[in-house]
Amino acid sequence: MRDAANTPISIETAITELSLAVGQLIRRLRSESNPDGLTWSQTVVLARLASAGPMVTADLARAEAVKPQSMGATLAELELDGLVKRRAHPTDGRQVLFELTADGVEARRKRSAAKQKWLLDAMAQFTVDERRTLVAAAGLIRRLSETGTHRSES
Amino acid sequence: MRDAANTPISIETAITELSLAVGQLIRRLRSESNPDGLTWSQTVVLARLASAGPMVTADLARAEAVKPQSMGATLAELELDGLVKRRAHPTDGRQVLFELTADGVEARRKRSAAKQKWLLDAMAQFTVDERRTLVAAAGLIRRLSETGTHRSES
DNA sequence: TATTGTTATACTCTATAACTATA
DNA sequence: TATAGTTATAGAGTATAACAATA
Repeated sequence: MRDAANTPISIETAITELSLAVGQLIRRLRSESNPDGLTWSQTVVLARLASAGPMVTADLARAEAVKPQSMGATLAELELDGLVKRRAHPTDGRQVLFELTADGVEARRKRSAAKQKWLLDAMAQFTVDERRTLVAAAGLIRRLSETGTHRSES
Repeated sequence: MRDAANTPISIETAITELSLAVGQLIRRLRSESNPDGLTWSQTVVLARLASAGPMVTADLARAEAVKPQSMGATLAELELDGLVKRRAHPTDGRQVLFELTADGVEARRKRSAAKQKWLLDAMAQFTVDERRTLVAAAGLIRRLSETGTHRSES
């Protein structure tokens, strides 16, 4: 076994701690996002469309690491709620671009202001260093999640 | 890119990055835990019983931050599979203690050895510092998840 | 009356499979 | 034939509500 500089971090420990923590956070995020009338996954898609502009289903699915059918279901709900609308792709008749409607933009705004209050408060309790740790960890978690995912292998 | 060490971390950024990363990891964990025949939540309960010994439903539910009914459902599946068994509580007739069966212990052992291979490999790719960051983040995420949760301390 | 657990029911999230339309 | 999207179906995970037994 290799020596850690200060604290030896067992891989098993890291896995266990991280998994449990992540499980609890996701449950909290889901339970807190309900009251808006928006579910968690809808919120995430809305946020992505807001920051990245119009996107097609397949790209949204890849971005969230879900299957296109799953993303299609989420988009269909958002469309029913009038928060996103579809637009034809300029060059490829198969693809469909999704973008926020005015209601979608408004829903985003209201959500940011009020509904994520607990999360903002919770984040505010951390020191700058702690927040930096969390952001760094987010990048690592992403890498972790993608490890062994062979997209190019047919 | 700016000087990462000195750039103030926006709370919004931290929230967004973390939420997305956590969502992806949980999907990966769930999809990878299926092949054993054990689901992710069953695995977590098994792990906890293995490390903490016999526990009652309500305590397990509190530990995982789910409702007792949800935990009851998970325990019922594990019991059907013969991986946990129930035992009467010595002093309180309402409570039921759950503990691992021999099969449950064996399932744990096999799982640790083989099934979480991708996760072990994925963790192994990180440097000691990176693993330390992840473990530190796990603690922070836990705190984050519990913020504003009014538990029994009232 | 409060707590533990059970039963019944429903919703969210995601997946796989089979299909249509377009490239 | 390959890709984008849709429809149908299913299972995991969890919640709320109503209930029974025990404290």
